[in-house]
Amino acid sequence: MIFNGDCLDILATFESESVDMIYLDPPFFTQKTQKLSDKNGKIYKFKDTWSSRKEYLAFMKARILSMKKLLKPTGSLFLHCDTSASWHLKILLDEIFGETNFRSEIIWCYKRWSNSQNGLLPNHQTIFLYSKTKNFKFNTIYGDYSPTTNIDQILQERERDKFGKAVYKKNSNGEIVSGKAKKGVPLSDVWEIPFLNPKAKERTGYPTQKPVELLERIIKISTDKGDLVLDPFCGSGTTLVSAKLLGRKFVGIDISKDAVEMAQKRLITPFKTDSTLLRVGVDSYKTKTERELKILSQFECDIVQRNRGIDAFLKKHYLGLPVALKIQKENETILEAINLLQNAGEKKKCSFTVLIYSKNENSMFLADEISVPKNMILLPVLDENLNFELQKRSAVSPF
Amino acid sequence: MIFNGDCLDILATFESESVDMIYLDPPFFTQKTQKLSDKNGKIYKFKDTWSSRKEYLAFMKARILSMKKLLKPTGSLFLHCDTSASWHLKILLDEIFGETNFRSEIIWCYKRWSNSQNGLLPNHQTIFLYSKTKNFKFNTIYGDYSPTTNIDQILQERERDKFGKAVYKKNSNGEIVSGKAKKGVPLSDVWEIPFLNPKAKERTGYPTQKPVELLERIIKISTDKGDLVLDPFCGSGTTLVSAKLLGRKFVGIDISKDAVEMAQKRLITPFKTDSTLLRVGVDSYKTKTERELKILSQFECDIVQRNRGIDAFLKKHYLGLPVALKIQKENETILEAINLLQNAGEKKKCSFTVLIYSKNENSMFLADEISVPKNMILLPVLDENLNFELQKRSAVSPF
DNA sequence: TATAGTATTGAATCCGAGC
DNA sequence: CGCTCGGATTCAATACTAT
Repeated sequence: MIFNGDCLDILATFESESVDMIYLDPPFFTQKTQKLSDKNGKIYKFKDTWSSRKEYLAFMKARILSMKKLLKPTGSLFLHCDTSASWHLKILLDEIFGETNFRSEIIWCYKRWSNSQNGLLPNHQTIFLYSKTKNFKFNTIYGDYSPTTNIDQILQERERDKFGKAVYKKNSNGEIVSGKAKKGVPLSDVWEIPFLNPKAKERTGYPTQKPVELLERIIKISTDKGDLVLDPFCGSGTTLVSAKLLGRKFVGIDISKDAVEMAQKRLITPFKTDSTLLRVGVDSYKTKTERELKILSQFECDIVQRNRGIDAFLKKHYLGLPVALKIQKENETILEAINLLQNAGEKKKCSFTVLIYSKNENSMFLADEISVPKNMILLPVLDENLNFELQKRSAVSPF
Repeated sequence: MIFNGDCLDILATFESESVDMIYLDPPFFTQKTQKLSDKNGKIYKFKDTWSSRKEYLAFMKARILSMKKLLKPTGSLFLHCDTSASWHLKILLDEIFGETNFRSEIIWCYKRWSNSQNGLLPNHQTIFLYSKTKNFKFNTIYGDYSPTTNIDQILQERERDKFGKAVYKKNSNGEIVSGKAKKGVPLSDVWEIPFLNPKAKERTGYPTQKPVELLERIIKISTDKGDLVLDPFCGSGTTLVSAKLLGRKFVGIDISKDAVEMAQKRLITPFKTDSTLLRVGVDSYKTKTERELKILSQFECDIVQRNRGIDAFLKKHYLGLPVALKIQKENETILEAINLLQNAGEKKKCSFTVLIYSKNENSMFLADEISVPKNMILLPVLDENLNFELQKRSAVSPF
C-alpha cells in the first residue's frame, strides 16, 4: 500500500502500535534540490531547502513523534543519514525515544568512484537504530569466523582455574572437553554493501536510491515474515520492494506523485539485481515438491515433468550424451530408486545418471553395500532430520 | 617531550599557532573507570566518570578551545571518540571550528571478540577531522584499485561526446588513446585497521591503547617530516611513538604520572608490532585454494586454517561432538587423506569425519575397495575434468 | 628454518543473583 | 520490581611450543 501526501497527515490516520519497523531516509537539510533522471530522460527531484535549521527540525520532530506512536512495543526505527550524519537529528531522536533506547550506529560503507583531491573520500553513510522499548525484536544474523581465529576456541569448552585464569576444560582423564556447537559471529554494526552501481538493473533513476541488499538486511534483523514495515519517505520504493521480496507487509508514503507512481510500478515485479526469484522456474512449481525444487535448484539443469525415473537433465552433456538426475522420493527405497533411474536413463540414452539419495539414520552407511551401476553416481542429501545441513550448499562466484 | 598535568594548564604555556596537528583521544564519557594491568601486574587506570554530560562537555570545551589557538593556520585536529558522546562532541567542534572546517568523519572499524546476543556488535569508533582554515595541509594516500574495477577505465583516456556522454577517447584513426598514469584510489574515510590484540607485543597494559598503525595513518595524511604533533591526552604514548617513527616532532601531555612514565619508556625504543596480519594482510591467513573454497562453500561450515588434517568443521555438531571435513589434496592419495583426517579428527574429538575425495577417472570406483574408518563418510567431488558442473550448486531461499 | 598446533586475554556484554 | 554486581561467555590475533 502506498500513499501520496505528507506523511504527517497520513500517519495520523493509522492505528497506534500497529507497525513492527519503520525505516526512514528523510531530507537532510542539504539546502539543495536533489535531482536525477531515468533512462527515458524523465527527471525526478525533491526539494531539500529550508528557511532555517529550526524549521527543518520542527518539521522532523512532528513526524518522528507520530511515527513513534505507531510502533509496537517491540518495534524499532532506522533513520538513514546521507553521508555525514545529521547530529541534530540524532539528538532529536534521543529526546523522542530516550537515550537508553538507542541501539546502534550502523555504518554502511562502500567503494565508489570519485575525484575528491583534497581530503578523504566520503565512502560511508550512517543509520541510527532505536527501539521503542527494551524488549525489542531482533534477529541476529551470524557470519563466518575470521580466518585468524583459533579453531580450538570454537571447539573446546573452557573454565576458570583456581587462580581465575581461563583455561581449556579437561575431564577427569585429562582429556579435552568439547564445547557446544557455536552459531558463528553475530553481525557487526559496520556493513560493507556495494553502492548501487550506475548500471545496476535495479536502478530506477530516482535520486538517493538505496540498494535492496541494504534494506533486506535491515528488514531481516528487525522483523519476521508477515510483520508490517513502514517507510514514510519511501521515494522510489526500495524499502517496499525489499519487504515484498521478504514476505513482509508494507506501507509507503511519499509527498511526490512521481515517486509514488514509480514505487507502484516497481512493486508489480519486485526486482533485486541478481535475483534468485528469476532463477527458480515458474512452470516447475506445479509438479515438484518444494523440497525437490530446492535440491534441483542446486544444479544447472532442466527440470523434467511427469517421468517416474528422471527429475531433471543437466544442461551440459557428458561424452556427447545427456545426464539424468533423480531424487529419491520419500516413499522409495534406495534400491527402487536406483532401478527406476537406471531404466529411465537407458531409455533416454544417458552417459551417466545421478541419484540424489536421502540419507536417513538407518540407511546412512549402507550406501556402499548396495550394488550401484557403473555409470550412476550417488550423491547424498542429508536432510532436515539429520541436522547435518550438508544440503545447504551456497553459490560461489561463477565457475 | 612529555608533560605531566592537566592539559588545560600546560597548553596555556605553549606558543600559539605553533602546532601542525593535534590528535586527542579523551575520555569517552563511558561513566566507568578504565583499568588494566601490564605483565608485571602493575595496574593502570583512569577515571571516566562524570556528574553529568554537561560537566563533561564543559571540560572538553575549555580544552579544545585552547588547542585551537595552538594550531597553525594550515593545521588540523583529530578527535577520537565512540558513540557514548560523539554527537555532542561533534556539535561542540562545529561550534569551535565552524561547520565549514569540518573535513571528515573517519570510521575506524575492526573485528572484535564479544558475545553480544541482542543487537549488533559495536565494531567501530569515530574520528572527527577538522582543519583550522580552508587552506589545510593534506597528503593524499593512494591505494590499489578494487579488483572489480574495469581496467579500461584506468588505462584509456575518456572524453565527452557531443551529447555530453562520457566515452572512451579515440584518435583520428579510430584507435584507443591511452590515458595518463593514474595514482590509484585516494584513501577513503573508512579505515579497517585491526584492534590492538590482547596478546600483541605492542600492548603496554595501559587501558584504551590504540594501534600504532592507526596513528601512523593520521600523522602521514596531515603532516610532513619535521612537523610538530601534539597529543594532549597521550596515555601510553602511541601518538608520540608513531610520530617518532615517522620523523615528526612531538609533544605529549597526560594527567597520570604512570602514563607519562610509560610513554617515556616506550619512546626509548619506539616499537610497532610486526604482525603478519598488518604486514601481508588478512589474505595470508586464507590458505585454501579457490577449488577448495568452492567445495567448502557447499556446506554450512567453519573453515579451519593451519591444520593438515582438517579443512573445516560443520557448524552443527552430531551426537554432541564436532564433525570434521577434509578435501583430498591433489598430491595426496586417498589413503594418505584418510589417515590425516582420521588422526586429526581423533585429536579434535570428532564424532564423525567427512572426506571429500577427488573422483578422477582412474580411481573413481575404487573407493569401496579401501578400508574406511567406521565414523568417516566419503563424498565424491566431481571435478573440472568431468564437465559435470554438479559442483555448481546455488543457494536457494533459506532452508 | 619453516610450519603446524596450542594457550592466552580483553575501552565486551549477557544473565542471573541479591538487594 | 528495578537496580547493581559479578561470574560466565565471547572470538580475534598474537606469542609461544612442538614437530
